[in-house]
Amino acid sequence: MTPGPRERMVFSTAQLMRRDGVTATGLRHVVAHAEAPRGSLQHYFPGGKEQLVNEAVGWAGRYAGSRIDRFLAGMSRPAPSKLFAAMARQWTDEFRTVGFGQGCPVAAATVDSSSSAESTRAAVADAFAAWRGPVARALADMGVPARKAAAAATLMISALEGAILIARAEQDVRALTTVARELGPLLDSYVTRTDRSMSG
Amino acid sequence: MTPGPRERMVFSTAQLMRRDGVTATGLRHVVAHAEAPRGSLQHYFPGGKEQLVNEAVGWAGRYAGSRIDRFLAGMSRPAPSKLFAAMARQWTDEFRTVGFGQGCPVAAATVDSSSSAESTRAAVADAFAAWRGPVARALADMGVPARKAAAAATLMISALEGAILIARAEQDVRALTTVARELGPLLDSYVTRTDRSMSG
DNA sequence: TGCGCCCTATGACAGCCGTCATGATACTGA
DNA sequence: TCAGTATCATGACGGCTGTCATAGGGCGCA
Repeated sequence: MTPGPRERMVFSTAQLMRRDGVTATGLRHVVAHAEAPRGSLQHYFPGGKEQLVNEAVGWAGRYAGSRIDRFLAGMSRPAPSKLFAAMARQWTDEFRTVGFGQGCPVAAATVDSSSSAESTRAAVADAFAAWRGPVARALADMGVPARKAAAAATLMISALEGAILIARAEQDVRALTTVARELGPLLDSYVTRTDRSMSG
Repeated sequence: MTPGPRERMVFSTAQLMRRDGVTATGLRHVVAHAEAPRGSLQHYFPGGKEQLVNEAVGWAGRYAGSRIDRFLAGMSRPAPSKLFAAMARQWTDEFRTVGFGQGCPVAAATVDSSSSAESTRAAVADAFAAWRGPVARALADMGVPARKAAAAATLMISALEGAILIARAEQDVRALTTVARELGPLLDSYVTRTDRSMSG
């Protein structure tokens, strides 16, 4: 089942936001990138650009959250440091293969339109929550106390987002590898019990 | 000595970038915000908007760096955790007093125009360097080995930038206080010698 | 007085923006 | 076959953008 025009437009919006920011992403660019009919814009997104951006942000948040479970599935012996390393590696891989042109769409929406559109600001907050949730849950499953897991998840996402910014500016993945290396031991030190519970 | 129109425009550009992003910051807004003559734009900034943005980013980087020394001056017994806490507190204070409308101008420039204007990307990289330098130097003065100090500075700035994003989205300073609390012990653990050298 | 330079003023330009009005087409179900 | 709804097409609108051409003040200096 190939995705319909509606989904393609949401996806393209996220892609273009990553590269150019929200304001610089024109609706005409979106329909061109999505190879979608222009008339469909006002049909599928009567809320205009704001709705489109909000949906793109929501999609990005759910995608980021789903990646966490994917990362865990690929680990035989999960550990906080390994999870964070996987999150960082996803970005180093992308930067190395397709270049530094694209960043995080959620960050773009935060910086570029959080003060103008209140609904977008809320969408971004939801996206961060949809991302932090799975991370915190994964840490808890690894034996990190619940309270600490939430804080650690915030720390992980903060450090990752910041490192993405720096990496793009420097056109060098060094910031990402650095934060992954430095944060690893701290994250592992949060684990208090050694039995791996088979949750889920 | 009150700053001239040129400096006011650079400063206003940084301010507006923080709130609206680069693309959404129009030159007409800048001159209005700076209460500067419109004709001065092409006189002082023949390189157009790109030059203006680059100078604003450069100013922001130097400002961030200078704040580090200011923070240190206010500490009787400097420690990495205290420095980071001060950096985070600057943002929590601003968010609490003037609201969450304004973020980091360097982050704005990274997200909003790093893929379009190569010179701006370079300006952002320089700004991060002008920020990381004083941080790393401060850590070294506190007894952190040089190699480790550079990595720790990158980690600190990454975590701070990311937490700023999350705080703006959530309209809550929690992310900032969380990363400051969690990162503190790790940063202090980097100190290997206890004698405080009186460098500089 | 007059030349020359720094600064400012003003208006125009082409281009892109998001939005909307209007109408054509296609498919669905009775 | 006909009605109705979903989807798409197209062109226009006002507004804002960055840039530029042109010219006017103001001041120092010879």
